[in-house]
Amino acid sequence: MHRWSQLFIPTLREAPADAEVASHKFLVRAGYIRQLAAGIYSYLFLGQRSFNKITAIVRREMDKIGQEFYLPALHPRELWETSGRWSVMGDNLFRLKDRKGAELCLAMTHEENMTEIARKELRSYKQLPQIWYQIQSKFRDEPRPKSGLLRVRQFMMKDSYSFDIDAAGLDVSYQKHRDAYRRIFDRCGLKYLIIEAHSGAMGGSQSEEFMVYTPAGEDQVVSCGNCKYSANLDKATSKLDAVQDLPPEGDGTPLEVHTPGQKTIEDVARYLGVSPKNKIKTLAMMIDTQDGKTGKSKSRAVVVLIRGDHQLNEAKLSTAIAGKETRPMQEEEIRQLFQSPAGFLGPLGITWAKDLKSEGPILLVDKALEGRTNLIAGANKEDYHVKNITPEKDFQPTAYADLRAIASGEPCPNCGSSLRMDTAVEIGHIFKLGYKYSESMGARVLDKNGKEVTPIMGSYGIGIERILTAAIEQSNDENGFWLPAEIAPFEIIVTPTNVGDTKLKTTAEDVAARLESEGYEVLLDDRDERPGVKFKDADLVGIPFRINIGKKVTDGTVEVVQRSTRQSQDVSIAAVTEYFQQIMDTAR
RNA sequence: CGGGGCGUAGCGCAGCCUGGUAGCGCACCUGCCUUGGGCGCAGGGGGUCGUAGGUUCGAAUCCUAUCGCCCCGACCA
Repeated sequence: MHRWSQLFIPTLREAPADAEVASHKFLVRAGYIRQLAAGIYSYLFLGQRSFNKITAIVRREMDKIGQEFYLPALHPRELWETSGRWSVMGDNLFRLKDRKGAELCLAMTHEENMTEIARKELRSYKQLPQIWYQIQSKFRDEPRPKSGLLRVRQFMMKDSYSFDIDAAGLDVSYQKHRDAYRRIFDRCGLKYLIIEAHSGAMGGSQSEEFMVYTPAGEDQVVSCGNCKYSANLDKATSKLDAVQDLPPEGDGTPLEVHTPGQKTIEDVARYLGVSPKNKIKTLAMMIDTQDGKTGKSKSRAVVVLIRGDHQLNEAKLSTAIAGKETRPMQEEEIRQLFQSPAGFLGPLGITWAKDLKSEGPILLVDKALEGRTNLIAGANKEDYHVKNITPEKDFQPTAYADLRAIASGEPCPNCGSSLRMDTAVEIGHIFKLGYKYSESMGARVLDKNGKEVTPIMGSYGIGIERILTAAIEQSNDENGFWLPAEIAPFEIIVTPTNVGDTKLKTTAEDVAARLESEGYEVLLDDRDERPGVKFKDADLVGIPFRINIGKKVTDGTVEVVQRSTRQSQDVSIAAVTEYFQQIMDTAR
């Protein structure tokens, strides 16, 4: 029997001043967690109980489709060099040295570790498919930990990896995960949606994210109210209305115009009396890369053209250039490439790389500019712009790509209805990795014909803390929060209003004991506190049901209060267990 | 990393500008009282004022450096 008076549940009347989001405030106030350092938390009794229940659900569902491993958190540098991620991951990877000076890191995911096992052990197509998973701590040296458990440097992740002989097999493994994830999040009582996702820096093709709407989130989700279209902002597209091109001026060849002091798109458009839609916005970026052997850093220019009224989405840019990171060009670099100060940049007069593999500066052009004519851009000359610019005629792009960020209200790409944008938090991600790791790390199996083939992989993650955090964000009020019974630290709290009253005390003991013997997780608040204190605490700590043991025991009844609705129901003491047997089914 | 803010008792804060015995509320301990929404009365314990250096007869307060934490922008479960 769990008795509050014997337990460590340090509830707080006030939240720490630095807690911003609801889940952070309540996790601290309810005594679930305490902070150790930025983005590093200790999970106390209630928090750990809740996490245990979440991981139990995850494990139960994952065991239906895969096999659980336990892998090291500490990895040698060499392992991460086989995939190239030792350098790619930059400062996000925690690095350390052992006493001999050998370099190690704290794993942020386990693709390398799992693929290494596959490489060494898998020999034949007969051993495929395989789905291997694990639930354990990941470490990421986040540039900015924030929002309590939402973005931290050490966190629990369920990650799994599938190995298949071919794409059709991967489809099956992917679908198995999709189904398992739906069962997991359903059982955790979350309202979520599945959206098309940006595949990220890790490469891969199909990718979906499981998202929970909350203002505390960090992702922008685009969705259509009419059809089922929904996507991460980093992936979302829209059906744009056609734009009227300008008529050519003069002989239709590029024509310089004097635009003194007109630097921004709006300035120039107003000055020339045209819409920003007929302008080209020129963004100058740089890719910095480090040579793995010499350690020398090299930079390469990437110039992006988008429609004057559009915004660049950097994740899309990153996808277009194979996951590389970019930074804005510095004034000096701009002058060097364009021979012009910023504010008057354009694509003319520069020899652009023929394709991404060729030498030279890269010119990426947003698809919204494909087929347009007579546009206006900077002249690469202070105080001048150029009219009559037509892509492919007047300059040769390195490539076209979808680069722009869509805005809310634009037409849905499927049905044309207005798109909306909401903030959300990502709780799970599934995606088809493809051959990235199996290829680079040299995993090979023999197929039916005795021919060597590379297995195709999938990678799938769930953030354990984020399940709890999202659940709290979804269900809280000014007094605290409530969790679904499936993931709450306890299902029922029994609250005798006065433990000085022997009758109340023994009734509470009796009710709690009977519920517990029926398999319910019960917390008995046997503290010698005033009822108000106990009610406030009960409301705070996330337990979905409370049983008040008060004056009504003389009539043989107690009150059952549902935290979420605050509705209370008198139930006869003798029938309490039966009552819960009925309502728990619906609550679960 | 760029920008902003904060470090004083477990939590929330005042004191700093204008240097002179470190304070308030909550929490905690003891006693009494009270018992359906953080009750009341009385007494009590607890603080290297983030750290280091400097100025000064004297520093929480002024100066310098440094560390930590939070928030806003680029990354992800």
